[in-house]
Amino acid sequence: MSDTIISRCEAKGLRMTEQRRTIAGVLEDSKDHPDVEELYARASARDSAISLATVYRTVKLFEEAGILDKLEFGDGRARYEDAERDHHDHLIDINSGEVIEFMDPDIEKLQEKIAEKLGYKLMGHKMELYGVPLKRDEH
Amino acid sequence: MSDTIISRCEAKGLRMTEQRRTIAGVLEDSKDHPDVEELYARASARDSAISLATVYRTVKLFEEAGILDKLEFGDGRARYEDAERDHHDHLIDINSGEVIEFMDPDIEKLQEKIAEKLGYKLMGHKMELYGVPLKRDEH
DNA sequence: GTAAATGCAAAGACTTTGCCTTAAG
DNA sequence: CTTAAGGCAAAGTCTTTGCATTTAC
Repeated sequence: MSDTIISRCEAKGLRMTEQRRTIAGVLEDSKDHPDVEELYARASARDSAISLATVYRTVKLFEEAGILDKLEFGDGRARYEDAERDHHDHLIDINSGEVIEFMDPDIEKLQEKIAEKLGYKLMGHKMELYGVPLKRDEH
Repeated sequence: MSDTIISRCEAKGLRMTEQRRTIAGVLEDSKDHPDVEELYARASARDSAISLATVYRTVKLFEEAGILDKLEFGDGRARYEDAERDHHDHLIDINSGEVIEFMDPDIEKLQEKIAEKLGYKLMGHKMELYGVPLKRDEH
């Protein structure tokens, strides 16, 4: 499952335009969490014949195809990353916007435990856990 | 620390207008996670002389004063809840938008563990943990 | 060749802001 | 009284969409 984004697009039968190839390439090379404006900037550098609307349409398409994960860190902009990257979670500094990636085996166990505890039927659902404040400012 | 929102506003020295009192009352009585439009609707029902702009300004003020927590569940709208409510976390069904509140003592321990593991200096920072997928659709 | 994708600009959804009026302390 | 808060409407972000044109298969 370590295909490139482009090969996964082809495998899903998506029509591969020049723009989609370029955007896929940009995503492939992005190890951070670019927002759409940033993806547009990186894609434009490779091929100036790409519009912002196409970037929006493409990331939405890729996300719906399960190729990208959409991340929302609460700053009003959507961010994207390759869905096939090794599993990790994100810690966001609310003041600076800094994003730290990390992986912790206990979180995996916790996920199962929460699902069990809540008795929630998870089949067919994609769920996320939000808002676990690590530290609260008192001022 | 089980003051009402209004008393916390007064304690912080906020000028208490009729509108702020109404909005504070609505928040006090809201056990869910209303977005601004919904708060506006509930406040308008109590006092029709409230504008949407005032609701936006008020929740921002209350949040900056530490009276409210702002929640962003990834649907593009900010939601608010009383910052003094018993600590809990949120599980969101990405498909339906349903929000489930829960509390798990292991998450508390996990928070400390993560901070320690990352060696991250938490003093003076408010951080949140995002994006812990509980189940991923394969389609 | 034909249906789908793009570009562009307009429109949408949510939130903020400028300015004049109103009201809290 | 004086300064901050509110109302209203305009403007600001981020994102989506309609339509004519272009392109992949």
